Amino acid sequence: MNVKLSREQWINEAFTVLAEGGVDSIKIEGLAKRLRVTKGGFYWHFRNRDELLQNMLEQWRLRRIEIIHEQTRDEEHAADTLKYLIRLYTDNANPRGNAIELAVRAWARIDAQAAGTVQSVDEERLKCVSGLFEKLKLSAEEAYSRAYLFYAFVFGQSLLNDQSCSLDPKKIKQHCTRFLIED
Amino acid sequence: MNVKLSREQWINEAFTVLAEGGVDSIKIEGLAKRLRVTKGGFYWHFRNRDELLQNMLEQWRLRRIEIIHEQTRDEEHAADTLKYLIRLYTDNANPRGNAIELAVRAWARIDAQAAGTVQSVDEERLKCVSGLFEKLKLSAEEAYSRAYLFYAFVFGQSLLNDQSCSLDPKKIKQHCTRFLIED
DNA sequence: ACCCAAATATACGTAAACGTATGGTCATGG
DNA sequence: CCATGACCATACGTTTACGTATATTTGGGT
Repeated sequence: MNVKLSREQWINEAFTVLAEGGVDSIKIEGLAKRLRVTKGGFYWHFRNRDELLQNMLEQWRLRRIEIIHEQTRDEEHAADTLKYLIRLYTDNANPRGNAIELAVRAWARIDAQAAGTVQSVDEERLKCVSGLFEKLKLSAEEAYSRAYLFYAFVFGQSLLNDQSCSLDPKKIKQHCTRFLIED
Repeated sequence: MNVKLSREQWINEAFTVLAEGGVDSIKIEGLAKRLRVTKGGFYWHFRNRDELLQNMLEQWRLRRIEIIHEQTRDEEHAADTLKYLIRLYTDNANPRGNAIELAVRAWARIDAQAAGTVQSVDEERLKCVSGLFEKLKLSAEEAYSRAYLFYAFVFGQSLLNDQSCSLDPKKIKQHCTRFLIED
């Protein structure tokens, strides 16, 4: 069996648990049970729980930065790129990813290392997205503000439990998108 | 000594711990230590940990709804009221309140009861704020969308760790505010 | 001064979770 | 074909936290 792959399996399962119950719900014996093994193997791959968590953060950071670069590469059609990007989040087509995003951010509020990770990812994302807004003829400051608003909306909306309103949530989000990215 | 007051003390301390470390960090013996007593007293006031948590949610719900009504009462100067409201959050003048807000929302993602509480608070808030936007000559749907965007921004911005950008964060938020509430 | 209820202290049992130590299994390549 | 390294099982010790039982203190009313 492949070492690296199995190590990834532990990390991957940990992300799933993170998405479901937050960082505090990541228990070694719990992971082992889900993976149908005992915790014996865990301590072969990782020195301790903290090393797992650090690995998760590092992996998340690298992957997020890699992905935002892909997603904002097309600067020729900046408005469309932005709309596409906003839909990726508001569509809720990737609930696991959304849940992880929020869980990592909750984690960042109680842990300095996680905070640093989120920090650097946000930095990169804001840079990329504000680059797109600049393509829409906005000044650097305006573009950055719009990028900030963009991300605040994106994360904020997944924080709002909106199964209540009589209006169609999809329509509401379309309104917001149009408002944020007038083209 | 007053029973009710002491009960409030436990709840109040629990909110502080919630703000600092999330719901999972609320430990009975931990609270007792902070209050300079042993846990003996806790179980006189509460049947168990869960009863404390339920009480916290209920108190939070009532208080939040009470406050949003106060804060949106002045519908004659809707734009100013909205600006004032947005500043209450973005100013970071009340870090404890902000932290509690986020902690409750993180809690809501892993607990149905907390989710219900957040739900009903959001409902009320969106209703109040969209009422204000309607005063700015927006249709019901537009007003609701703007209220939705308003709150997504408010909560989203406190999720963004923005100690990185070369631009002044205060200025960025002013930009956002102006953009959200053109008057 | 004394009593009662409110509130706390102390001691205990139990469960969950971390981490360690050590031995077992199993595939593979020499 | 068996030896080695990768991975897992088992058993153990320790800590932390929950909740219960029971004794104890303390303040306010009479």
